[in-house]
Amino acid sequence: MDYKETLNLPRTAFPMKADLPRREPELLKRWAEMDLYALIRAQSQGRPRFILHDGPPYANGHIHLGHALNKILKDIIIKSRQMSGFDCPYVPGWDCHGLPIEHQMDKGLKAKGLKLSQVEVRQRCRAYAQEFVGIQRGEFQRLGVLGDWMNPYLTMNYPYVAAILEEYGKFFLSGAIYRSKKPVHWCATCHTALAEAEVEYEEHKTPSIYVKFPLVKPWPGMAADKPASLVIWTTTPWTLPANLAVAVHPDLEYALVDVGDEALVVAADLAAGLLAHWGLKGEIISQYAGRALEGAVARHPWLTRDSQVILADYVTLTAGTGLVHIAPGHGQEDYDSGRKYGLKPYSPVDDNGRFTQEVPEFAGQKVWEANAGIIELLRQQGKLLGVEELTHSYPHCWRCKRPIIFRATEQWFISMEKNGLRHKALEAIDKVTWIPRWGRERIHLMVENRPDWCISRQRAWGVPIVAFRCRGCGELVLTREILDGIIDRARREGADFYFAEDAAALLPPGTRCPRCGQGDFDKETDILDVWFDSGVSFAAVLEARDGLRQPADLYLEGSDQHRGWFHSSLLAAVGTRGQAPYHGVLTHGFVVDGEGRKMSKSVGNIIAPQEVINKYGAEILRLWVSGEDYRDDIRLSDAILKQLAEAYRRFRNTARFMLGNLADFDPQQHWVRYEDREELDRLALSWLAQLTERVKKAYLDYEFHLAFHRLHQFCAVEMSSLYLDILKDRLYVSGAGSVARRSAQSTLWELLRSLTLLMAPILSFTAEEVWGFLPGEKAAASVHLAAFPEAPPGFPDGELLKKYEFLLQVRGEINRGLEEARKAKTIATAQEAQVVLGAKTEELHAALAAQTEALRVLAQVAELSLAAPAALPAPQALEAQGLWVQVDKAPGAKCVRCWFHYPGVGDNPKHPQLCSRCSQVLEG
RNA sequence: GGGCCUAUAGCUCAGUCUCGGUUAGAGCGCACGCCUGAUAAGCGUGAGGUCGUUGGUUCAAUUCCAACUAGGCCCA
Repeated sequence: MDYKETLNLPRTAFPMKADLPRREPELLKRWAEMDLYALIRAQSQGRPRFILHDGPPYANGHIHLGHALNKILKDIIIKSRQMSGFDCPYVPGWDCHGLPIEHQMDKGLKAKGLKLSQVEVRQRCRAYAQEFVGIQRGEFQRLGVLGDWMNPYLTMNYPYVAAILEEYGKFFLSGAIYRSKKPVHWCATCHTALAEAEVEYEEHKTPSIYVKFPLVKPWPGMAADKPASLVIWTTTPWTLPANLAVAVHPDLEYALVDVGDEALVVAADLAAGLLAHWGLKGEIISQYAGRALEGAVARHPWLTRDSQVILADYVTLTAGTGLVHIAPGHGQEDYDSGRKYGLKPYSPVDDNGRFTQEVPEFAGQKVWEANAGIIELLRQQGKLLGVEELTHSYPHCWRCKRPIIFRATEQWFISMEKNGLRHKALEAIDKVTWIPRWGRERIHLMVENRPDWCISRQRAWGVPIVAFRCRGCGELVLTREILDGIIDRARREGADFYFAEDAAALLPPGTRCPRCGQGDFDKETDILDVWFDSGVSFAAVLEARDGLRQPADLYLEGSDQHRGWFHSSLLAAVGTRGQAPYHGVLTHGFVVDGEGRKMSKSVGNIIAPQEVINKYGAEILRLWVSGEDYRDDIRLSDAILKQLAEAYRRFRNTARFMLGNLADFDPQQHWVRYEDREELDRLALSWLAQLTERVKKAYLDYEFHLAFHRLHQFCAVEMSSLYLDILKDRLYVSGAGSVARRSAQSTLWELLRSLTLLMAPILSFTAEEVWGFLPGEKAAASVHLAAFPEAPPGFPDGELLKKYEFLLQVRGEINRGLEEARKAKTIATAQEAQVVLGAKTEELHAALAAQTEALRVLAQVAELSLAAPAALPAPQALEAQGLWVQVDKAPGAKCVRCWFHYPGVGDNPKHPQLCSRCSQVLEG
């Protein structure tokens, strides 16, 4: 007879092979058909809300791993909070306006030789953004991220645009917005301002000159008996007409050098080299710290204008003289210094890159062409110390490839001081919970030091800065009434009309300038910085949608957003609402390769999410996100993916084994009460109780890697290697309906149910798959509609845990003994082993004496006994911690059914190959 | 160049922060073995760490402080 047929071996249709790339789309389809997200919303009505507000990715290109990391983290948070009893709506969004999209359009139009109106360009940009919203939406959904994907927020949606204008209007009407000149990258050929992304750095040949600035007011304590000059070095002679200052470093030493009929001021460490370079001989008369020079005044080399000496940290000795020519209208650093010292961003250059009438000597000349004339003028004036050619890296226009210039143009700003924005923002920062904690420090320093917010861009694809300028007196005009008319139209038709119509059509009839009374206006044509668009999402989305609210509980983005979205959202909300739009901000690091280096095209170490999904499945990506500590940078490599796939198999096979042993189990019918369970089952329930509490806490603390590791260890150690391995005998050999087996099954069922729920936020696909196989009536049609489990009532049993901590230690010693015996070929399996334990101390002996049967079960050996203290030791016995372990082949024969070696095998003539336990089972 | 951050076994993470103190833990992987009734599975045993480097504080530092190195983000 084949006794194998009489065993209760595991049976399940749950496949061992996950085949995730194929199976995941099926589950996604099922979720879509049942409208899982809507079911969750409906079911959560009235629960306390938890609002995670989605930061909008840019609607351009396919998603990369950084996107995947961000969205999966959000999904894990949403699902775990949802399962913890909250109502967690999730409305994804996209950032749609801005340069990169317009850039793409420009490229395409240029290739086709098309020249379109601004409105036509905008319409194409809109279509382009819409296309990528669709693409990215599909890619995000593929990751298993649940959300209101059919109704996301787009910054280009009309109501959103209206909300942007509304918030802009609040700033404007509060007087926080002003206009001022600021240097921007300017292409004189294309007649346009360029963004940083439109600038390419190329080698460029320029003159490099040393210029004297005669000192007209020396610094206190300066001693010279002859005329003295500051010497500067520049590679852009054409910026000299706009010179307003000379900068020195406060901590550098400067030398006054006597060169015969005059004295020169240069950095002390450079003096000797420079004199040699100019072919001059001289002696250092005296030295001064740079900070002593502040407040001295020099004369412009040819204009009757002063140039004051200022301090700047960015001055270096790597090139030049240690003194830097400052033209606040022609450079970012110059501008910043100018602001500190109250200098105007003076920029006497027009749109064509020609000098204006303000520079009579060179008026009408292009700045690059004027270089030669300026150098000649300096020579005539005796202010030129040296001239040569220099090739260096210089910004060029991406479109026409010509060198660009820095030129101050009119821009719009939100003041950080007016209305106390900076102060209020800093206060608001301290009311926010920053995770990790250093986020507070980082954003605080940024807000503390940032300049006023430049909100204007000279572009087509964006939301207009609505304002009108009186043609009569130049007064800027914008009233609540004008604004309301425009916002009202924008809400219904978007912002295109603003660009298509002239001022008269945009203004209420009869609008007059409040200052001069005239009725003719020009409209402002700049658009808003896209950071303003996304920065007001708290108003456009959180305040505008049912079920959401502001402040949100959490914003979650990469750590670069301390300068980006966290920052702009903070300023926008503080400026209009007086508070931060979030209670908490969580940041994650960046995705890097296996060596910790950033992924880049040039290095060729980029891994695309799609590759991982196609090869392993999105589930492995989710596992990756959960397993790594995201607060630091997180690594991904083939080796890491393989490891994750391995971990996944452990989860899957553990679940599969449990399912296999629950094939004939119905919890309603076969449930065994806790108090009737076997001790080992109660131990497993104690472990489960601990796991449940720890994993739930890890989720609430956003420590998903702890949840991952605890779940994994639970499956690998507590389950596979201990509980499940030991349980096999009871499950297979006992009578199918015996209490012993039902006790095990009841426990398995609860273990599996809890494990499935606890892993659902991470392994969303697999948990759902297991959920479908779990026997018994289920209240929830999807695992994602269920709540996290509670620990089984009455567990953990502390005493039981303590007792087994000891017994498992002993088991470890027994295992070592069994391994020795296997090596010695005494035995092959534990089931044919007979173990004799001996204790060195009486205390240990007593502890073991009461537990020989429990230990026999734990070790799954045929026989286990305790030797009398006097009978010790056998020579080959092991000794560890006062414990002797002696392993021999058990007496008797192998029972062909249960595989244990028992003396009683063959006692029952009806079953000559079976042990007494097995024959009893068969005879019922 | 400046600001913020990170650095524990081959890999992913505990421990250190809020008490500095006997042999720094886990899982995976690896090596060796067992099983063939979880089988493209399962079990057992074992080998892996100068806790990035160098100084300092201290009776004592992986743990506190500083500098450096490497890497990341944001600026310039």
